[in-house]
Amino acid sequence: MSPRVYKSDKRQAAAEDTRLRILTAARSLLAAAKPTQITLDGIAKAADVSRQTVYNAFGTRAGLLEALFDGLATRAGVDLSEAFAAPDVDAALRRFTETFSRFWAADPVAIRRLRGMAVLDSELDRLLRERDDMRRTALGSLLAARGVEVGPETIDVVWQLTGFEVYDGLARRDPERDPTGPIADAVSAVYAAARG
Amino acid sequence: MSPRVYKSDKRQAAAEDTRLRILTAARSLLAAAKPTQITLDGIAKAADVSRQTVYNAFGTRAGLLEALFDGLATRAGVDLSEAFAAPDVDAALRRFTETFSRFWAADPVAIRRLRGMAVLDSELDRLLRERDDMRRTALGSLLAARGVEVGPETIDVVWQLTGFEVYDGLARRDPERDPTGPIADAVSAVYAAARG
DNA sequence: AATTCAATGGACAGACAGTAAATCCAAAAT
DNA sequence: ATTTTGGATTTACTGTCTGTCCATTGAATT
Repeated sequence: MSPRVYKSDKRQAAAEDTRLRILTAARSLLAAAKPTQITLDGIAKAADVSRQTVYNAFGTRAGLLEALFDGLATRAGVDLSEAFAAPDVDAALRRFTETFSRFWAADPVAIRRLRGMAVLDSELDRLLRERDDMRRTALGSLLAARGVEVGPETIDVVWQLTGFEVYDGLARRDPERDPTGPIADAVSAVYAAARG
Repeated sequence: MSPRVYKSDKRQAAAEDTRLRILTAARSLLAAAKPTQITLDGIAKAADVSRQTVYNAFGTRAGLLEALFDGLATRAGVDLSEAFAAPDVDAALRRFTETFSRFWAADPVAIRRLRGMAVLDSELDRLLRERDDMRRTALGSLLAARGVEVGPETIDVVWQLTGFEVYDGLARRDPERDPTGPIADAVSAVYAAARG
């Protein structure tokens, strides 16, 4: 009765494929007009998969949302090397702002809804705050690497200025205008004032 | 068979009372630790009232949330007269920032959850954006009354800086520190830079 | 040919929103 | 005093959604 060990390749690939199909279906539903349809049943149908399969793949609704968020983060491929390579602090902050603006702009509706759901889901909330803290840490490093001396409050404000809510708030107010420039200008102004 | 006309006073008062009981119960549940319990049943039990009564008073869950939000807004009694009476623009902006900081600080958890729910409820979303736009309008008037000439992008950024999300983001990061000062400083810096 | 495993379909329990109807009771009108 | 009204309650129902269990299918692997 020694159990055979089955090492897959097609099977694992197929599983990964359905996993991806579910994620993309969930993402498009999340970004769609009707927020009503964001249900496991709806996602499963959109992915042409049984509801049970979603549970097999992600365990729970929260698990799916977390995977979805991770997918958004990695898909956008936030890359701060440009910011770190910038010639001066001002340019670095501008690159930093632009990098995250691109990230937020990639899928604002989905991000907005995910962040909304996080308010009622402490686990998802923890995840999002963790990510936001990473942005704050990166910003701190970016400035520390140049020996910049500004108080933590200043960094915190810049951190918020480059966050999703400010971007989304501005973008929703006037969908024509790209908020990136104004935000970058504000960051610059705040930094300049803090440096004295 | 002429139908009698019933003009109340005790009855209407009693109805208003239960309405208030429901609202305060909902508010405390909304601000409580467990976000799980925010259900019509839970609210009704907390208000010591039957679930039907909640429906009689507010029609629907969304209606209750809207009334709740209106209650928060009027309870806090946002008063911008100080800001409008300030000696100079800088002071005016500082008063403006302080006024809304106080508002956000009054019940941050409840506000956060309401705003989170709005993401999935287009009606509530419309209401919140309306309120946010009022803040933007007030800010515009505050500056226009002094003949200040800055671009709308600058006003928009200040508008976002004085919004709930920035305040809450900073307050959650460090519950010890009051974010009002740093925000006011940032507003000042952004304004100064825009004026040139 | 035997085994495994992803996926399916169906059934079920538990929460929750929302609706409907019968009833109770105190306040208001006659 | 009696009738009428309307707020509130109780009970029960529909419908939706999450989460779980399980028997079964069928293709991939041994």
